[in-house]
Amino acid sequence: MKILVVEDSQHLRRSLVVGLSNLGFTVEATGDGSEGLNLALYNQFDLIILDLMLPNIDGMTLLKTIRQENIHSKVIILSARVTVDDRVNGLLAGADDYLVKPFSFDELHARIMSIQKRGEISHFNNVIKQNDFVLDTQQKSFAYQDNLIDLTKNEFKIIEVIFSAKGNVVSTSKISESVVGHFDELSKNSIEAHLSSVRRKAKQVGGRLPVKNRRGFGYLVEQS
Amino acid sequence: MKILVVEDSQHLRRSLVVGLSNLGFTVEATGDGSEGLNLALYNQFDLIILDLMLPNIDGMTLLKTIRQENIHSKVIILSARVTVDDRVNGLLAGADDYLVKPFSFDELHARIMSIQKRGEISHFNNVIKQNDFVLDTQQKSFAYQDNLIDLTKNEFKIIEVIFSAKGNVVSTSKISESVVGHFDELSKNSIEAHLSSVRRKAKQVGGRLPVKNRRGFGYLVEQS
DNA sequence: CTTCAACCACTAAAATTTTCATTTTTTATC
DNA sequence: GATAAAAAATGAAAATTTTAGTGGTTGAAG
Repeated sequence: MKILVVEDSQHLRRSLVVGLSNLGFTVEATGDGSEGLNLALYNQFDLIILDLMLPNIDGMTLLKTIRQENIHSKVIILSARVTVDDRVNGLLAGADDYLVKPFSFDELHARIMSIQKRGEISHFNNVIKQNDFVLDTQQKSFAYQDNLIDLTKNEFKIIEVIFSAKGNVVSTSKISESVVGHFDELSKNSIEAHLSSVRRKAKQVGGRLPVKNRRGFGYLVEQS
Repeated sequence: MKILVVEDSQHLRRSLVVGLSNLGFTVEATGDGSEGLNLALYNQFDLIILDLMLPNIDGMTLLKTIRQENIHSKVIILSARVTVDDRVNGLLAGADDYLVKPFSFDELHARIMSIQKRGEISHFNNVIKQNDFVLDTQQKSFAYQDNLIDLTKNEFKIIEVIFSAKGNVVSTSKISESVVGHFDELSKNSIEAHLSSVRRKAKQVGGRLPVKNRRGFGYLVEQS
């Protein structure tokens, strides 16, 4: 599940990113309203955690705008304001829930789970299927036709980034960044070795890993 | 050398962080003026790369404020503005150099090197000394009385974060974050094993690693 | 002052990642 | 098509990281 955090305070934002990441969610974050709006418009987030007080564009405007643009990401509003009116306005503007600051992380977690259960419109994508392979980014499991394939951490991350691209080419530098961040680098050869290892593991359970190479560009899943 | 990047545009900011990190600098970044001001005031940056157009507090105000507060970090201004007046104002307000957007990364690199050479007031701290141990964060080397000690990547990062704290306690979670980021975790046991390994290596060249444990809190360098 | 439990240090072994060398595949060109 | 050059895949060794287990220290409670 992809979550966008739009929160002014650096400290809270950071805490949310760390906490939510640890719960297995994919998280992006920004402290700026207009940056948040852009991210929300051009990516498909399952959930947006939205502060109302933001630089450049305030949260309520952001929310109204994305709803106008037919973005159906779930939205949880965070705010220091407490009036009933605000809550009503927020819900009218298309929010799914409302949390008054300060709040505990567990409280937020509970709300997320509750929204996740309700789950009507939005399709929460923590499971990626390609041919007969199933990657569960929440459970960190990988399987071929009900045969579990045991992947190491880096192997998993590489498959995750390639599978997530759903048919688009992912460059080795992009893969490297996803696996070790931008301070480190994973060599091309190392990525190849990992892929080679995953292919071998897939073959052991009778499958053929649907990851192809685009010479000079990177890797992609081959749709069948 | 510690660099702070205060730049509104997410894209440019990211490029700068990646580029400068790759050159071996320690980089922090923010897109917000007031956040930048706080960071500049409460950390000792060797260099601040400063955009003038910022949300909340504009770059010029930030610069004037930190100079009033006797912060002597070097400052390179980035700006889309081009008038001579602006340059003069910037330099008067205490900037060390001025770069007009768009600029190439190499150009910025050259200015940084030039400032680094001039280096009068600010003491560029890419070398951390503790007792007879010398850690060079630029060259990624570690030595005891001229004996080079060969550290692996994680060993180096652990020593770096502990040495950088200059006597303050660093928690294992902080160490973990510095080494593998907040998406991953380095277990306490693993950190201990690495430290143990570094201690052994230090002993091999006749030194005693000045890293002590504060039971329940973390590690610190023991000043002697 | 003693005891106990929690915490830490260390070692060795296991697991993972990375590198190196070699083979295979792909693509461009004749 | 044949051939050569470049890129990718592979297998195996080397290096690094992580885990598990053991023994030692510390500090709090009785």
